[in-house]
Amino acid sequence: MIDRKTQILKAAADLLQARGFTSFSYQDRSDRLGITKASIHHHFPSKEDLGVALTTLFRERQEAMLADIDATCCRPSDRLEAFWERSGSVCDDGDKICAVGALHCEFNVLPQRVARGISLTLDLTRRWLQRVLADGRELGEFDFAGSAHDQAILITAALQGALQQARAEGPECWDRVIVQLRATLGLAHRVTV
Amino acid sequence: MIDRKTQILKAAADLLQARGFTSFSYQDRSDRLGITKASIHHHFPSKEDLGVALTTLFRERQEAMLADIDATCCRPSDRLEAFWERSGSVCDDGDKICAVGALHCEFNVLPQRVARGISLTLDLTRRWLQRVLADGRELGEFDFAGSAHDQAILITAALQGALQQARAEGPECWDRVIVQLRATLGLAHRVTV
DNA sequence: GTCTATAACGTGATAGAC
DNA sequence: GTCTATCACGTTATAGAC
Repeated sequence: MIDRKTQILKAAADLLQARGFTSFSYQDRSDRLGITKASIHHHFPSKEDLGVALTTLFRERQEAMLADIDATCCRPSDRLEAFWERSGSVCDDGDKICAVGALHCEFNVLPQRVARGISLTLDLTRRWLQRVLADGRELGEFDFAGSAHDQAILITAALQGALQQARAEGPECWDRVIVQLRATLGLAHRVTV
Repeated sequence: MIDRKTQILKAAADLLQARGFTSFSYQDRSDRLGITKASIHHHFPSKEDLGVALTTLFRERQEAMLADIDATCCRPSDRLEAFWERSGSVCDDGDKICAVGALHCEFNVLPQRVARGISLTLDLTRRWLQRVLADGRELGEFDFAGSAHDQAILITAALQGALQQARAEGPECWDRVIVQLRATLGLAHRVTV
């Protein structure tokens, strides 16, 4: 059996992305894992502690994902395709949205330590995107107006919103956003969804 | 004094956009309005009833906003500018996000009748945007790649995400997204934020 | 580490007087 | 239409046995 603490954390991550921080409970996780609420409190004394651990988990996952893309894809355009293929996979089962978006929507009711942990993940993603966009433009793979900095912010915002719309209205919302982003970057000649 | 029911509904709308459907309570509204919880239950027997009324309110507000833009602005580019100026105004006080986004994030925990009411607002907004984009392109005011249909979806997703990021990280997130959207549409020569 | 039992609190909701 | 009072329930959290 893998580490119980990790097990709890992963179940909490799924529930957070499916229902939100406020709406998932110790009961939900104990049901899912077959242990009692008290046991979870042993690993994470308060919900705030759990929330902080979750923001750390999300940041580590994102760092690992981007590092893996850098390792397996060389061309900026391939990296970008890999990026939104992986980003979109969270909504494949139809009930999850991106972790940053889920936490952003409850920003005003989150414990302060949890709220502070979100921006790190968003920031590293934006920085990675900005670099990929700038590299790709320099290589002639991308052709877009405006700055790579602003384009990176636009893409994170669009993907965050698209995952939410896709869960509520169907996966084609996500698909159309990706198609349009490709068009915006001058990649419209590529195979579309 | 204006209609009490309307008063309750408006307070509920503010609280929903600030904290989310799950996290605002009858207590919150009774505190704010200086009446008791029981009185609110008299106007809206269950929270689901209130939620349904809220989705109707948001749809009516959006219809009124778009109709007003159409009435006061003639050129598509002016309409678009008015659109995101008004859309962005919800985050001016720094604690609200767009209503559709707030409800989307809690989609899995909303009563069914509430969840169903969201898509109407999103749909009418997309259709309005698609028309404005198509008109503006035909008139030579816009120059963008891809279809007006997909561009409209991208814009709604981007604005939804941008409002959430702006509340958490500051209004410049919103500003940068607008600047980049202008650039994407070939409006980069306009005055920027 | 996990359990049973329980505390303390907030929630949505209802009954019934005024 | 608004009030007081109360209910049933779910929540986070804790104490203490094993």
